[in-house]
Amino acid sequence: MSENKAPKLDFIRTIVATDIANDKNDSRLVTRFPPEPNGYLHIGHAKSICLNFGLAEEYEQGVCHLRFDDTNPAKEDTEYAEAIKEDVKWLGFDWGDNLFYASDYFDQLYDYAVQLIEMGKAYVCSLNAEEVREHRGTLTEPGKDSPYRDRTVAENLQLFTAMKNGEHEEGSHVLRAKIDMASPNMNMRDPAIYRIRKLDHHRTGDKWCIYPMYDFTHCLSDATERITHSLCTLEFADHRPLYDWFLDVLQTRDHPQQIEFSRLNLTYTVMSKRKLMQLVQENMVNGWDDPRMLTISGLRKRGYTPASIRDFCKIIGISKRDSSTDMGILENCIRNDLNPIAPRRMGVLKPLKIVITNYPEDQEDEIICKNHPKDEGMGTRTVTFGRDIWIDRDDFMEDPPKKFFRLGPGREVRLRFAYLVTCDEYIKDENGEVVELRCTYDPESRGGSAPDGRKVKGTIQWVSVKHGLDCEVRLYDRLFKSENPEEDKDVDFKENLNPDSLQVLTNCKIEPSIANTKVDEQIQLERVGFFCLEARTSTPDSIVLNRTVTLRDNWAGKQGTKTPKMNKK
RNA sequence: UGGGGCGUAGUUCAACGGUAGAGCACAAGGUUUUGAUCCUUGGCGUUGUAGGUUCGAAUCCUACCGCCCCAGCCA
Repeated sequence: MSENKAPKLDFIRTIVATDIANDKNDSRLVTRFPPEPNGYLHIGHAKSICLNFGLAEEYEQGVCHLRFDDTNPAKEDTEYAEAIKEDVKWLGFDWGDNLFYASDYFDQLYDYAVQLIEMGKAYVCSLNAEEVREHRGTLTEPGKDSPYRDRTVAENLQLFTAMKNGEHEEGSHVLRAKIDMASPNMNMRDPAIYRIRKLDHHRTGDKWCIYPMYDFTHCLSDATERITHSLCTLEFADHRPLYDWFLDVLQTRDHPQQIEFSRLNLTYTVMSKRKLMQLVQENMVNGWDDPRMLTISGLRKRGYTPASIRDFCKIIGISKRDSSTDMGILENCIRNDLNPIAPRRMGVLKPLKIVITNYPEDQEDEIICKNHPKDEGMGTRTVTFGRDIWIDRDDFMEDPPKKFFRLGPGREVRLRFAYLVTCDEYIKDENGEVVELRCTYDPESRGGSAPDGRKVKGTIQWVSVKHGLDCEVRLYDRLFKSENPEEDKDVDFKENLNPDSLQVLTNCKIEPSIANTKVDEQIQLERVGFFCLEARTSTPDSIVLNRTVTLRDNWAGKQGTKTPKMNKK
């Protein structure tokens, strides 16, 4: 933890610190996280959550609201809102009493709209959607005024009321702000502020058939909640003049400051809700919480901890540059978090049987194993050793290179915490595949060190054939095979899906103590990676493990021969 | 070709007029009964380009170049 290091403030924190020092907003600090409940939260939202809630935590007077931006009944649902609350909580943040919905403000927003009309700053436009588009002009040409732009206040009021009362069809009218059709900023060309939608809203039911637009709703919700700093992503920078316009014209008591920062991009994945939704709906993944998804719920299922995600958000920082963060950084964060706290266990993913020929048939050994190599406080456990042992297939090579520190014909290796064994022969089946090793052990090497002091470089994990448990292990890899799946506009991003992103191993062997692992508890399988229980599928009788992340493997990189890992570059 | 935003090591970010730094990545050592962890050490940049102001510029000015965003009755 770098808590004590000189805190380098990002540009937003610098602004906030300055504002507080200058007693702006009476030194209040109120931020908000404003998700639309139309999908699940992902790691990009985590960045925003950590910024908004994190900032509030950094100041004694700081407060962060959770506000649902639920102004579009066609897309939103309570299911999403509930999932979002759970995710924010899980990340470790607390909105206290400050849970709001933009829909809570519908009455007030309606009044504001009426005020705008009365001021002559808004009008009901009866152009259809296509006509509106034609009147809007282009990036380089100014728009044309709507023929309805000069309706009288009385007429506008009457029409708007009729809209509210459901007397008009969807699409027949829209309430627009009267600003400037020639503005170089498209957002200022008389933007729509209310549209007719004869749809039930997940919270207000059938009370409304007109719904306010984002630009109108957001700034006024912020002002109503007395938000001081309204943080959003870069694409809203062009909306800021409009944000300010509404608040200025309506002379709200408070005028929050909108500040934009760049959104998070990660290599080997996609971040847009629309695309994530597509993966879910087309069954390319198993739901929003598929461990390969970079959703909060997916990461949770994968075994990521809230602390690791918060650490990640801290490390990547805040700026206004378009950037793409290496997936390896995220992985590094979870390794760092888990390494000191995850108890070590032994497991074999691809079992290969070895028979220790000079070990008595019915003999057993109770081997004491440390739960953590550096933390004595984590205690020990006992694992039973016997004549028949599983080791990992990858830990044997028929014709190993010199620097292969594991098993090969005539080579000696240490079975972790147990004995030194030497491979005398290997047995192949009719397909030429190695199916069993015959080894001899050094009875004097109990615990793993030789009495004569000879050095044995390699140590491998093992599981007793008699005592080990069967287990299913799910290995996850990056969801996409290309660093930027969206790079080529002519290629559907789904073409870049990694076909091997999920590998299910059903014949794994694990030491019995793993049966006691609890949901939400991470373990490290030594030399393999960090794992957690597959909460939905795993039972004490039929264990299923999810691999959170591999251990770092410098050797694989040097060899260039092993299967690529997510962190390989 | 209108408007807005952004260009600093491989990457993510600092430095806000005074010899360009950090994390991650990378490389080389050491420790190690996990090829993990941990500890040392190392290099990495014509600060997008070209001018200008200044004793001094990543920082200020000018021009140019490149990338991103905006023409939903989405957020």
